[in-house]
Amino acid sequence: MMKICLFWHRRDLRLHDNAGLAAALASELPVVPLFIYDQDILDYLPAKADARLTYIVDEVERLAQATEAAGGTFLARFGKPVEVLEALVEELEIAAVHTNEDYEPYATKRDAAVGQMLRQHGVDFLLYKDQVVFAKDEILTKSGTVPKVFGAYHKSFLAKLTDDLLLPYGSREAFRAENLHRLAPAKTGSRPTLASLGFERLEQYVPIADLPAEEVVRNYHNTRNTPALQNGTARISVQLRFGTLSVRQVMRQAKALNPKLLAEIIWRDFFMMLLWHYPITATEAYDPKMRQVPYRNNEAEFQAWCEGRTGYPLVDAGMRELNATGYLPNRVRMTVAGFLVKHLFIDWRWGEQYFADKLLDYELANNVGNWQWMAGTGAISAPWFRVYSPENQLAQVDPELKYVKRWVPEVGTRDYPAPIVEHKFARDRAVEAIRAARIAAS
DNA sequence: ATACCCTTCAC
DNA sequence: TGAAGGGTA
Repeated sequence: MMKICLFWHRRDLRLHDNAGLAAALASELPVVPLFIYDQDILDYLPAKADARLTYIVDEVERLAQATEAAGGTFLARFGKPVEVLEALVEELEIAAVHTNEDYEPYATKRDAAVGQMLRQHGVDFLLYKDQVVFAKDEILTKSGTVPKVFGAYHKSFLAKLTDDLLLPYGSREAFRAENLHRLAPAKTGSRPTLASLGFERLEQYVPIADLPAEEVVRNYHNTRNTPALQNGTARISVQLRFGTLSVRQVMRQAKALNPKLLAEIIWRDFFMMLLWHYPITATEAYDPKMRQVPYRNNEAEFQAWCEGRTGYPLVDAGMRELNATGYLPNRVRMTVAGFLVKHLFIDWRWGEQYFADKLLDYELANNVGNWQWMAGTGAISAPWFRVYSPENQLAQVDPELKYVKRWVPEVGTRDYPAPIVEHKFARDRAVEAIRAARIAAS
């Protein structure tokens, strides 16, 4: 019986410029691509209608159609990855499983368990760097420590970023029948659907189909501060999250057209690198002095923040856009996050979890990194005593209330609530409490 | 090579 | 405040 290899898609739902897929196609064994709907993740999704799962099912279906059109078979399964893969290894003549590295704490544990199981069956487990341009220890300070200042990281990143590192992996020509394997229909099984997974279809946000238009990229550093501009920002976060665009093609475009956008993509590598080095920061402040901050954690105020009823127009508009669409412009993310952790003085992890439930582009490393930055608890942070004024933010990014009125039409009327807390009072309350907690912890 | 001090700067 | 880099012992 003919030996085959699997290519396991995870956060790389694309055929082009895919390091692991290209390596599998270039190997001597014919490839069967695979996607696993991970029970360990799906069981914890907060709602039965989840825009992310809708998106994944659509993209997996596209991959499956393309694989079949090219003469191969695409497998999709639901279950726990170790169990699904073990069953496949016992059923099929699999010599190797190729996949792209994932640096999250859950993913690294999962992959360690998968690798151990596969090796027990005599199957090779091969991992590739694809999700980032530089991973793990590839960028360190001159003294060999993990960089904790973005400026230093960014500088050495650019110094190491040669054009060849951004060349695409493989070619579409490699994705053809000779390199693929067609399984007997009895062994293929049926692909899970949203309904069979127990979910409902939800289409609220359609990401761009490909790279953003050149004009959008060229103007990024201006438009990023104007949330009223729909589609003004690059909106590539969803594509990068699920890997429907490769980080290399995005960086190639940004490097050619806009260094400001390139820097933002480099932040993504930076936060992924930090989380890989410090997995504890997914759930704990990086700074030990910030681990005993006496957050107020008022449930009713948290609920008001979630629903966009704080009486601060930019905060409320942002939360309502997030709830309605699963998207939030970066500038407004900063405003709503700062308001939660400083003005309401609620644990950043509550906000992190809410974003995890709502954001279509949710990505653990970046979400945790940015929340810890705002809370002043991270390896890299805004100073813990800095409190952004939501009113000043509004005056800067939406002075004509165009964005605010789109999401909070009752703003300025008597239906709109008074501010839930006064800015200066809230600022001093948070700063003094954090100051005391830091002294107590040192 | 390594440890420690001093200066600069943090996006 | 604390990280990074450069200089010096």
